[in-house]
Amino acid sequence: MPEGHTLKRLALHLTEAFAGRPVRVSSPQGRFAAEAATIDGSTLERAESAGKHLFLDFAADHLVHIHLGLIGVFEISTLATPDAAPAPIGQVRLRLSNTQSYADLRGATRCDLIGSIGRAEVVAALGPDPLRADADPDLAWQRIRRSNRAIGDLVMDQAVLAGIGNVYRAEVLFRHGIHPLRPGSSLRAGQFASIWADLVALMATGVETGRIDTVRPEHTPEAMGRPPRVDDHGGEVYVYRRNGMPCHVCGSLVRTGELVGRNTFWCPRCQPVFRSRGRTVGHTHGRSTRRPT
DNA sequence: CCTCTATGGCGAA
DNA sequence: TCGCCCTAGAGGC
Repeated sequence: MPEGHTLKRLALHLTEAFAGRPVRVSSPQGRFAAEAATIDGSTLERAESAGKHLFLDFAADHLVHIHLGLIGVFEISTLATPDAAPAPIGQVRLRLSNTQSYADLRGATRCDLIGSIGRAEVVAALGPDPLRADADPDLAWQRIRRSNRAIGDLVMDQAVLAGIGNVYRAEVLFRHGIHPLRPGSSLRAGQFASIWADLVALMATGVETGRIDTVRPEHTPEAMGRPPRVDDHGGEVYVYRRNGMPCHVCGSLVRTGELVGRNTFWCPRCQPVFRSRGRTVGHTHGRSTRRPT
């Protein structure tokens, strides 16, 4: 579930459940045991996110740096009976607990104990994050406009823009009619400004709802009289994992293809092929027939 | 039951 | 480019 909105939502909920009081910290699985012992019983000052990174800010400059990766889960539970946290199930790398709540971390790519300098290094390597009020979108634009890499690649490069993952990438490019293989240098400033504003709004909604919904009001299941999406993602989207299915806007079959190691999705009519010096980019790219299982 | 895929990204080769 | 992290849901048998 982890794009930037998931991490920000997690930071808010962890702050709510644990901040301002001493926290029991343990590593039932053992891989974080020594670090957990160092901070066990100290006060959590806050939890915060930057892009897809999560920081648990404990007293005395101890910070837990977490990255969920693709399969990581950090689940917060409220106890029905105070002080009755259940035995951990599965590989729990990190458990936070107090009298009322506990939170279990599983499957994370990264879980390290660092200091505020370490956090500054992580944050410095990230591009502007649409979920942070202090973000400067021009830093991203200056890189995009000078790059010949595909916009579908740039938009998901965390050093260019922080927090965007494979769903928001496919969806935001669809919403702006931009083919994912267009070079960054082919975009106009106004197009990027619109994309940025859209990401700010879409991701803020994602923080509130905990899901990724990108369809405009006229394309919801209710408005179109179509069945709602039924898969593990839940959100209503235009193209993500909809290859071979008709576009909600024009009816063309949504296509998929690999872009720097990840599947991406687009509508061949709503996101027209970019033409440059008589060459056609992306024309032969993509499969409308193969569907994910 | 098994196998596959996935909203990431790191480090080894 | 690949393995890993080792979760979770879907689909096949």
